[in-house]
Formats: sequence, structure tokens, C-alpha cells
Amino acid sequence: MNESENIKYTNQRVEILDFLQNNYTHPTVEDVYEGVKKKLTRISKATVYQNLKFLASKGLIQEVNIKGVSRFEPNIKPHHHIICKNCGSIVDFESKELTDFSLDLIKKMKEFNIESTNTNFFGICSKCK
Amino acid sequence: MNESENIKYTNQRVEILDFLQNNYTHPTVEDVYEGVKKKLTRISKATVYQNLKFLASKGLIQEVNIKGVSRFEPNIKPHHHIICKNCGSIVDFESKELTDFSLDLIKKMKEFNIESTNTNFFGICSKCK
DNA sequence: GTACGTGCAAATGATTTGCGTTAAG
DNA sequence: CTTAACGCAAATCATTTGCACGTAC
Repeated sequence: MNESENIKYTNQRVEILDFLQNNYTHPTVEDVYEGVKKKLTRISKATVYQNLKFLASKGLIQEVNIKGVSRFEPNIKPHHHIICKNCGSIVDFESKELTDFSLDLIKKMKEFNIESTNTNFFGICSKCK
Repeated sequence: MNESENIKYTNQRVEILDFLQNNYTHPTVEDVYEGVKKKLTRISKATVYQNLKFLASKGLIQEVNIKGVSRFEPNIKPHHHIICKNCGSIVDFESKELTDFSLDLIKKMKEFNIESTNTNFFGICSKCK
């Protein structure tokens, strides 16, 4: 039951995936568009939007929304984010320990069917301080 | 050193604060605008935007961004959110235990000066299931 | 060959800004 | 009084959509 079985791998999708898989800075749609345009000069921004959404829906990439702007990353494992309040940079923080602790805590809440959790840490990164 | 010492309490600000303090559903700017308009019929949406931002910057209310849209709440204590993936409703989840656990874990990350943390839980609420 | 994807331009929705007027302290 | 806040309309920014054309399978 592989969700990726029906994916049509167009040039645009391949390049978007390729760009993301070499980029762990959580780029915005605009960033991805600028990057992919170097190889596919005629690609439109709408295509980038559509495909980023599509690829995220297929679980090949992950979407994060930071302060109202969508960003994308190739890291599809459950993980957490450390976000610089000053420059907005994001660093992944993998901690199964934290994920498990959170999920255990929430089991008390019978009213919700919790499916996932993620923790955001806010602070100032080394560059900014 | 009270940050609220210089706040000019205009009618608009008083009504916005009053509306929020009686509303724990995490209303959007539009919601606040519609609510406050009942009392101050001539208030403009720009004023609501400006004041929600202003009040949040003064620490009197808190801003949460869910899927690209700003929402506001009177609960200014550190806390977590349970978010319904279906209808978007938000419920506060106060757990000093989780906050402390998260902050303890992150102390290893010397590169960042972490100031705060919050955890989002995603699932399906009782109404939606 | 056909359904799905693409590019372009126009539409939408959230938020911000410029500016002349108004009111809080 | 004086400065910050307001209301209004226009501007901006992120994102979505409609549609004619193109291409992966």
C-alpha cells in the first residue's frame, strides 16, 4: 500500500524534490521557486505551489508553517523545531523521547483523538546573539 | 518595570481586550472585528489589526498562528495547544510538566538561547469524530 | 490517446501602509 | 496642547484558481 505508486514524476516534480533533498534550511515557496528556476527556467510559481502541496500530501516532504508562511523540508520523520525569533532560521531537533513524553501526557485527554505532536522552541541563534 | 505603564487605553483597545477576555476560542482578527463592531460600530479592521498586534507586544494577550492565520487569546501563561485537523478548533492544554521537560531537554543545545517552548497536538476533536 | 500537469494571468484572502482627521492624557 | 491612535482606501504579500495548451504514461 505504497502511497507513492501513482505519482507522475514530471520534470518539475523531480527538480523540486531534488532541490529540497539538498536543502535543510526549510525554504519557503519563493526559495524553492528561485532554486528550481535555475534548471527549469520556464517553471511557474503556481506549479511550485501546487507541487509542494502535492508532494507533502503524498508524504514525500513535510510542510511547516512559521509565522504565516509555509516552508518545506525533506525530513519526514516526526521531529521538533528550534526557531530563531530574530532571523527566523529553523533547526530540526529530533527527539523521540520528547515526542513519546508528549503523547503519553495527552492520553488523559479522552475527548481528542491525538495523531501527532510537535514542539517548537523559540530563542536566539548563535549568529544573532 | 511594568510594561503596561505607557499604554493608552482608547475605547477601541478596551473593547478588544474585553471581547478577548470573554472568549477562549482563539478568535481570528475577523472574529474580533465582528465582535467588537457590535459595540463600536465605526471601528475599522486596520485598527483591530494594529491593536491586536500592539496588545500582544505588550504581553496583555497572546498570538497563535495556525495554518497561516493569526488567532488571539487572553491566556498569557505558557501553555500548549490541541488543534483539530478537521475543523481547526483549538483547546488550551496547560502542563508545566511538559514545558519543563521540553526546556530541560533542550539545554543540551548550547548554540541557541532558548527562551520559550510550546507543543502542538494535532488530532480530531469530539465534535468531528 | 487521454487524463493529468503546466504556465500564465487574474482572483482571493490576510495583513500592512499612507495619510488626513480625531481624541487620550 | 501634542502625540499617538483612528478610519478609510489603497497597497502588498502569500496563495489559489480558471483555462488553454502540453506531456507523461
